[in-house]
Amino acid sequence: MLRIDLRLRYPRDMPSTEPPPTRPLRRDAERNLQRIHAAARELFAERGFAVTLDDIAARAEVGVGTVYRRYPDKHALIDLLFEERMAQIVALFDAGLADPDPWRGLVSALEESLAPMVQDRGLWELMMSGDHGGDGVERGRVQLAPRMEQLVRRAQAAGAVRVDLEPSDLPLTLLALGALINATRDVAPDVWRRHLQLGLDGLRPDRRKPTPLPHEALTIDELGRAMRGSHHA
Amino acid sequence: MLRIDLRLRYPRDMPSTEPPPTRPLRRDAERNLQRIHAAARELFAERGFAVTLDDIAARAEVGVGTVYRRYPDKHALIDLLFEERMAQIVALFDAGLADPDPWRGLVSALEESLAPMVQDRGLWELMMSGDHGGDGVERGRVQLAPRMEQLVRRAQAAGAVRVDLEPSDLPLTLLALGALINATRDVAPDVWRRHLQLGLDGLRPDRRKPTPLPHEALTIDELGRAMRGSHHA
DNA sequence: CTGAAACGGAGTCAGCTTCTCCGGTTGATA
DNA sequence: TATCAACCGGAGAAGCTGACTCCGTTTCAG
Repeated sequence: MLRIDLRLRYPRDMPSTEPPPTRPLRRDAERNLQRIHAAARELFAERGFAVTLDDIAARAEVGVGTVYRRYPDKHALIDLLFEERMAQIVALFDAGLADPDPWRGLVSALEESLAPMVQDRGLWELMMSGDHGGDGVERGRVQLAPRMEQLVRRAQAAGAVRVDLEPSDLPLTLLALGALINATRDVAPDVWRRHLQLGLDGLRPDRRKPTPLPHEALTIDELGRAMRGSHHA
Repeated sequence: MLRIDLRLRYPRDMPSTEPPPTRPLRRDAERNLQRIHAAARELFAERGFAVTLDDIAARAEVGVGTVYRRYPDKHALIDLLFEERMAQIVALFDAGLADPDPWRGLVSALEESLAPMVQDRGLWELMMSGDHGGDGVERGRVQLAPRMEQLVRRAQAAGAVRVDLEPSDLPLTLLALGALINATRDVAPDVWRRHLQLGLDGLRPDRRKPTPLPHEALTIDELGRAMRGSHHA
């Protein structure tokens, strides 16, 4: 399925080697494009990447043809919409790195990069299963790794994190917490914070007493509903 | 899709109110039934419950009709094959409860109930997403909950586990680790033990130093492969 | 007003799984 | 070793779902 990268954005002011800036879209075309973007954002957030381009067209109140005219496939659309999201997350890690307190920086980066996944199933799938998105998203993913590593190393140097923790352990921890988020998002959208704290308490070199846990635990009933949901992707 | 529970096992010696013990299957029928079971077990383990009854028939070297004659749908087959597996896991928790050392009992129950999921994708799906299997499996799931609770309470009473941990936290932790297992099974089938330990260190009330981590961390390359795999269900 | 640009959405295609049907084969029984 | 009920096999019918196209119609720009 040949993929062509045709993002129809406004010409950016950069030294383009490209053909002359295609003249702006007709007004109706521009309006529809925005509608498609909005619809796609909503649907990806609600239902993940399993949605159909047909679904998106319906939500945008636009014909399928119109969507296919702009985007040869879902990948292009995903890549366009999520490149920015990825950049935001990278920025979060930079902010963590900038925090004078290495531990606090680590914790806040984790917290704030996990939080948006509760609202956005698409973002979750993007982070968890690697085979979505295109170059733009991939670029973000690549930038993330060294930042995580640095965050860990700096915290270790400060004595805030156990020394036997390796950088690759962090992404795996995030993956595990991501699964937890996915299972509980509809039942108790904040329990993941409790489990993040539990996990963090395992990362410290030593500890006198348990760090207080945020958020109540799931009730038995909530737990049942969380486990019964069908957690795909 | 009406589900009929027709397990064609040998008549059990129990005070049956049922019609007279259906006479044994013809020899070829019996042979095929065994083949189907074996094939199903293999395929569920390798590829999860997404496999088709047609796939199973092919692996069993039997016609599709033969499979459908025995099992109206996949559920019946899954339930039959996994009822026993569930019982084993319940037994594992009982064993943990029988351990004089509450902490060791807890740890070993977790370890040993997680371990088989590395080999058996089906078992993993069964534990993680609730909507597979039938009554037999469900019965197992129901028995599990109180045992987990007791395991936690007992360890807390002994001062081995932080007191703010609630029983519902345990299944969620298992769920998270399950996701980790699923992502890493093909790349490094044992890293999950490392992360279990990390998690366990978070459950203790206090701790002088980190418990040594079993197994090496993932290399960057392994991590990449783990995250790139498509982790379904 | 006119034609190029863009739209819409019914309809075609392709892939997949489920499940049936019945001519042919096999095993139990005498 | 003959008989027939039980059982097998697997082509293919039927149903679904999602991807994508095509062309008559509408809309905008100048």
